[in-house]
Amino acid sequence: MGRTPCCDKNNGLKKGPWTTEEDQKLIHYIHKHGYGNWRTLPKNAGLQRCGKSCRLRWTNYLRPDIKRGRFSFEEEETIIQLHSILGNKWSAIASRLPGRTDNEIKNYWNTHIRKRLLRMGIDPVTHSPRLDLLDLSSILYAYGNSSSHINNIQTLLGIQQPLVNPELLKLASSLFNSSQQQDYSNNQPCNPQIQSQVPRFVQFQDQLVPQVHANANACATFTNPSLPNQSHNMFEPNVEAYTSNFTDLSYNEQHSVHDWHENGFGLISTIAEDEYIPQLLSSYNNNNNNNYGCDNIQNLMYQTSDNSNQFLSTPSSSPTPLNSNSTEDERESYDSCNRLNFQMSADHVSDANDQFM
DNA sequence: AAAACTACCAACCGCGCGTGT
DNA sequence: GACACGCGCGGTTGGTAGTTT
Repeated sequence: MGRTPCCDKNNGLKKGPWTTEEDQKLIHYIHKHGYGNWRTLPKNAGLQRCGKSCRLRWTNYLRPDIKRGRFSFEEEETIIQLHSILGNKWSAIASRLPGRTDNEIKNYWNTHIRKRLLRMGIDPVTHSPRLDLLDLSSILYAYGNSSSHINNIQTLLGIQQPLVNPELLKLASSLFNSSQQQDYSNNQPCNPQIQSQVPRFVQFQDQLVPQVHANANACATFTNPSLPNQSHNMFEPNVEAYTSNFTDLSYNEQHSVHDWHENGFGLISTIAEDEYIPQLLSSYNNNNNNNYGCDNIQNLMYQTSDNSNQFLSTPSSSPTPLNSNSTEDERESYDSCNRLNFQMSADHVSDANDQFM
């Protein structure tokens, strides 16, 4: 295919940032003649630019209907939702966000949302939890589920001191063991492709909490308000296990579950920044609609001797290190987390509960 | 105050698709 | 069917402003 290049690099065409004079020329020409043939436009407009550059400048910057300024909550939410459906189809996403360009959305995604999702432990490509960060279930499975094996786990993790709350591990272990005995063959997930990806719910201290299980198959629907007839599975099929909230029993001795919810579990990590840990701060959005937030993929907590809550972590497989020292993003992560709610199918939630009880 | 670092975003680049000849 | 062309898309780069050390 011998296509002639749009911009001959040796014909003296200008590159780089546009001057106001060039902008005025382009605007004036388009106002007068409209934009039809980008290839001939620069010559007719008296611009030493290639047509491609002119088109880009117009569509991404000079167009009169461009909306400038910070993305609103609603826009950000829409972007995340649409991205989970469309992937990196920036133009398709942009077409649903009036006044925003694909380039702008792409930049915003890469500089804000993507980092935030990573920090929350969500894979920004698949929109699924990054279980490579915390594969507790496999650890438990490998080491059995009796409390005697908890020490082995600690040994495995190189923990000299009893940092892991034994009660917590017992709970996790028992939950996992319990779920192992379930036969899920009769369940019909809303989408067979997303089996084994979503936490089932268990009744714990009068609260619905996601059950720790590697083969949970409750259905999560992701409701997009801008697309009223669409629901989307938040999770993609490449997730094998899913570790959910745990209740730190010793913590609950001092704090009611209600407090736990209200205070977002107090998940403030004291872990070093160079250890990538998703920091999902909010509590369950556990109301009667069975909503639950992105915090379902919270980290397993353990307690240090000074009673500060910390996390068990496993090395990240992510190629992107998260040396987060951003103040704004971290502050926003909490809000985003809460905004990332999606709904659990009530049927599957109740089904999951029935199985556990 | 200056250097180093980080975040942001406009612009560039290469490729693929659709269409016309 | 082969080719040329125009256009749009997604990934990447590089300049700059802001922040931290």
